[in-house]
Amino acid sequence: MSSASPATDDIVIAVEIKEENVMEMLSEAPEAPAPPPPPAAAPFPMEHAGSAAAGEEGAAEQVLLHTELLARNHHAASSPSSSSSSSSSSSSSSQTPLAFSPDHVACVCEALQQGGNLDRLARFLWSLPPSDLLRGNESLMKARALVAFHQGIYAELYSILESHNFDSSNHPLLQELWYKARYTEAERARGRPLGAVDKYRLRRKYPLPRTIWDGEETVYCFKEKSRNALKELYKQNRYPSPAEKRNLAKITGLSLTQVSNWFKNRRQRDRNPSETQSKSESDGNPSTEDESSKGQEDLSPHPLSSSSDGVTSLSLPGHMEPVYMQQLGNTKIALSSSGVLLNGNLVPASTSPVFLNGSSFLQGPNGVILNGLSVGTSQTVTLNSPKTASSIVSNGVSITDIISSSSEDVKDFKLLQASVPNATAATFSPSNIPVSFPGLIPSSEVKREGVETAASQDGGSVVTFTAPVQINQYGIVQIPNSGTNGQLLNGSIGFSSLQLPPVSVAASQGNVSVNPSTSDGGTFTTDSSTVQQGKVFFSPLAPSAVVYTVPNSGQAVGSVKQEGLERSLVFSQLMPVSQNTQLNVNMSSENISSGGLQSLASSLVNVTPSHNFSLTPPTLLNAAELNSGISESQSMSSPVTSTSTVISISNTNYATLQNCSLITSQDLLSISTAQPVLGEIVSTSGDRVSHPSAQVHQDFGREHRLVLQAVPDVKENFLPNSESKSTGNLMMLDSKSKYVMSNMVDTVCEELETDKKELAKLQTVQIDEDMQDL
DNA sequence: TAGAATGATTGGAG
DNA sequence: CTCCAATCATTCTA
Repeated sequence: MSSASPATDDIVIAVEIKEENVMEMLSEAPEAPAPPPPPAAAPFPMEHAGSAAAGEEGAAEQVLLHTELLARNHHAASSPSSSSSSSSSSSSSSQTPLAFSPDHVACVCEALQQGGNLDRLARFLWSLPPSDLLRGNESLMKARALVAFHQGIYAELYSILESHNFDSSNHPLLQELWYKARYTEAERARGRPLGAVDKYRLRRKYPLPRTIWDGEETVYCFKEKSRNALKELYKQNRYPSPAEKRNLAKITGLSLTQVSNWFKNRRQRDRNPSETQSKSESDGNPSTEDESSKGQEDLSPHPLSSSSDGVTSLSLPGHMEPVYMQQLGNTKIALSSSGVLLNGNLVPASTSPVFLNGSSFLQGPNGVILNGLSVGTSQTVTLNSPKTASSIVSNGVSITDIISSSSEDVKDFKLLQASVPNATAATFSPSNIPVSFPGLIPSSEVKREGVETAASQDGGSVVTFTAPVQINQYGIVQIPNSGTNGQLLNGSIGFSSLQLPPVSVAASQGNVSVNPSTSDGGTFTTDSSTVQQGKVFFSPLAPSAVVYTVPNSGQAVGSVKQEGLERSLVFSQLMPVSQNTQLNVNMSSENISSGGLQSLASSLVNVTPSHNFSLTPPTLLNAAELNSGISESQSMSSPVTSTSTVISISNTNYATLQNCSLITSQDLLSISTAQPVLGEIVSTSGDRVSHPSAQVHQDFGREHRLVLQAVPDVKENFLPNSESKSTGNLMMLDSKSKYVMSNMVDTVCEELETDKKELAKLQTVQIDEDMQDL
């Protein structure tokens, strides 16, 4: 920020603003009864405020200043004679250390600085004794820097700035001093004023010392992640609504103005034929541009219609679930409706995919609910020839149905797959590639760094996530791992020696792949009973599944909390579901044709840009089996290996991924509500206990569930809503039948990323430890 | 260092 | 207020 702002001509200007405050400081600083406000200004006459050097008046000034100080500080308490006896200069001054405490000196320095009286400040500094007490004083150092700048002694200025760690509150001013001095020097050397580029080069050449800079990058350009999010939305809708802009702003961390400017500029530059820049961004695929722009005319929200980079229209066979393409950086990943994508890993899932994204996006069996976009089934996914590609099974993970549709996308996808190191075939997440879900409006992003381990209680595996777990812009939980070493638990690719015992009962064995990812406090729990922060527990799936029902209307087995959160999807209750139990999720939504959303649908849990965090339900359920319990409305033409995933999302402090439950052949999906996990091992029942989920967990303690829980450290700006609303409930279903991810857990990430490496190390250690324990 | 890319600003129009 | 066009400012790159 600071670097982005053009340098102002007069540094002092900023300082002068607070002159009133300075006076307050002067009056407050002394513990002794402060003199009345008017006198406060009196002791520091401004007559010498001019540029003239102190000259011979210096000594007198010093005496005056000291006397003034003493008079102020000691007021009537101290004897006037003793104070006045400090006749001159440093020698005598050194005798009055008691009179000039560092605080007092700092007070005077601040006053003079903020008053802009640098000449007087210089004289005051010059009169001070070289006291150790004073030497390290922040205000004094700042004053010295100001004086050095004012006097043009830049070498000293640099020395001061580099030698003392200044408080962050002083950074802006001192940074400006630093740059301004550099500019001035360069201007003098060149004999001409500097242009913007010249200044930029100087800034690059003379980066701020860490003593006055927190090291945080001042980025002029938006982050790639933000830009991708903007692009994605732009492809779908060149004219986002204010709500969408706000949503996007929240997701990207940009201001609303920036988002608006971005769209404005983008439209302008796309409009302008002379500028070819748009071409480059559009992947050189003009058709895409046309398509997007064309689509924009009819409908403002255009989810998933574009085939350009990132957004791909996928074909959906008649009754098939929609397939979503996800872009990971340059690659696209198709998220099949029937699959669960975890960290880029697709897992065959139940018939109807459920997408829970930050923006409250849920995909019903027949429709897509995009909260931000409010996309109904009709608008939604363009389903082309739904030809699901031949299933690919890697490492036990069936990719079938994952990739379908447009050949380009499929190709990319395959390429991606092939490129995955370590032969983690199941993992489709290229490392370090930003994930974007076209057409989805992200609402939250969660990034967590730290070590998170998942362990199966029954001696299963321990998984550590070192990479930040995040819910990406689109609300998809990302659990990037720090390295290329994606590993699958229960799969051939192992997490070191950790492997989940083959739990799968169903035809397609689900694999759980958990790659190390950096996440700091993520908590994953196997079941309700065990929650340990930073750890993920994977327990074998039991034959019985828990179905989480969100009975919006009527059918509810449990009460559904519907809080009108704009983007919240609340699954308030977990329902124990016996075998063959149907999962009914009724939604009164106009968007969903069936009127019922079977939450059996597979869920997209994550997509990690970089890595492989894939969770595959150990057990996969046949579509047929699943369908049996499903309402008729959901016509499932093709057998689909089903998997359910649960995503829970955070509340104010953290986002919880809970119960990614798996479905056994008989079971459905369980989505348990998130439960707060605070650091230590906590029973899942947590404080927000009223939540039934805890009970549900109890009931199904033996069941094999995957519970992902965590997501602490949510940036406050990203989690506006969850706070007061549903503490215990992470997801809510709004009245319009939209599943919205409420308050997702939004990002925290960026700050954390810096520590990835360290976290990776910790992860390794953690893994080892956990393994030993096991 | 020039030029491209990109974010921000300004002024007019609706 | 948003949109647009023009333009400026900054950043990046060859």
